[in-house]
Amino acid sequence: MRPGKIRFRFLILGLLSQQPMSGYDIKRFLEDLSWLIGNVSFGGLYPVLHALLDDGMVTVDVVPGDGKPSRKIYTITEIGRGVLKEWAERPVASDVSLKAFAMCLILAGSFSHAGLVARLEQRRTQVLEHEATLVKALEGLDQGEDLGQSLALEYGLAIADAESAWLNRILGQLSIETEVLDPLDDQGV
Amino acid sequence: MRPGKIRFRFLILGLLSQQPMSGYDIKRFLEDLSWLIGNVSFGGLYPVLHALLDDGMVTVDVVPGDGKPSRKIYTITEIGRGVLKEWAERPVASDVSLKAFAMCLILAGSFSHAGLVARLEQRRTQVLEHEATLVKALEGLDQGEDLGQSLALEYGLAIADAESAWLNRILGQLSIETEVLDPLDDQGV
DNA sequence: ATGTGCATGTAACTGGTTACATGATTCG
DNA sequence: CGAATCATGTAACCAGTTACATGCACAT
Repeated sequence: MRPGKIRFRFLILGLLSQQPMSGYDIKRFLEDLSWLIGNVSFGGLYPVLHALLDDGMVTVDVVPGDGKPSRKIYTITEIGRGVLKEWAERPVASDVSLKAFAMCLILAGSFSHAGLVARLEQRRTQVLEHEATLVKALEGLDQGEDLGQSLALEYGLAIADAESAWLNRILGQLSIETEVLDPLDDQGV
Repeated sequence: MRPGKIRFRFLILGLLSQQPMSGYDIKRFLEDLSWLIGNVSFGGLYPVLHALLDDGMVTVDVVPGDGKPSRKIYTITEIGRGVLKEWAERPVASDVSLKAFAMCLILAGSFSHAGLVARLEQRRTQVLEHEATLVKALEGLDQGEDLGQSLALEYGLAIADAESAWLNRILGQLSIETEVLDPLDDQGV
């Protein structure tokens, strides 16, 4: 497996693990989320698909388009699933950026329930730490001077607040589901 | 002015326009915000500073550290200010990503009041559009299936909500300040 | 004496962008 | 008839990362 294209490789593999798609489909799917994870260009996307194909992680079916150009539908292989699973379950080193976490979320389907919860909790811890940092930075700032810095810090804080609230909500939902599925957990801890 | 290093170049120039700093200072300053804009590595930072120096946008003063290693304090020049201002005032083509907007915020001090307000309003429009897209995408999604996609979309929506709320608050504050400073605006429009 | 923090730097690499090329179809 | 949408692809380029190198001071 030759190196390179690590970040998007797994994202694409994860999308293909949910359903077979063409390069164009993937682009459009990710466009909705470009706000969080940035735009993906065809120039980056197609080469990754070719590389995945070379490595046996996906297969292609050429579907002649009715009128439209024919599409290349990529389907994940068992090898691909194995690699994805291995990647998903390995612990992530302090995964600070929002973009990286959003990518992680998209791949939620590739995680075990416990793995997903663990990752969300890890994220919550990080966000809380980050909030503390921002608050401290804001306190050490004379109000009024350095508009940009204070705006950026407040912006970051607003977003961090929203994120931790969201994480709490989702983790709450997930734990309820766990109790329903596995009531023994109630007593264990 | 040779090309390259466009993105961080202006961010760094903007920081230096507020106060002279060393490369190390800049790194530490940006570390608080790495959550939004990603980590900056020394390997990227120092070359940019050297390039800015070559282009006459900054000057250096070597300050011998008392015990500590000596530091190189970079100060923006008039040329640098000119370039920064020109860059700041030119309209931004649909500046979708969160990271790019956060960078913009850090540079708020380089904008005119009207320019800043315009940019925040532009951003608000974009965020609202984005929210609509996300809501539509969520509606067209069978609940339960495709956990990753729905999590990512909900996450995006939570953050977008927080951002539009924040923008509203800040724009409100800025408009009050404008009225106080320039009451004529009350009647004009 | 070994490690951690401060401080600056370079070279190689790579992940992703930009620009370009192709071609069919549908819409105004 | 031109413009836009669907759909795939390549090559050149650049921005930023990683890994490495250096050196002093202070703490354990």
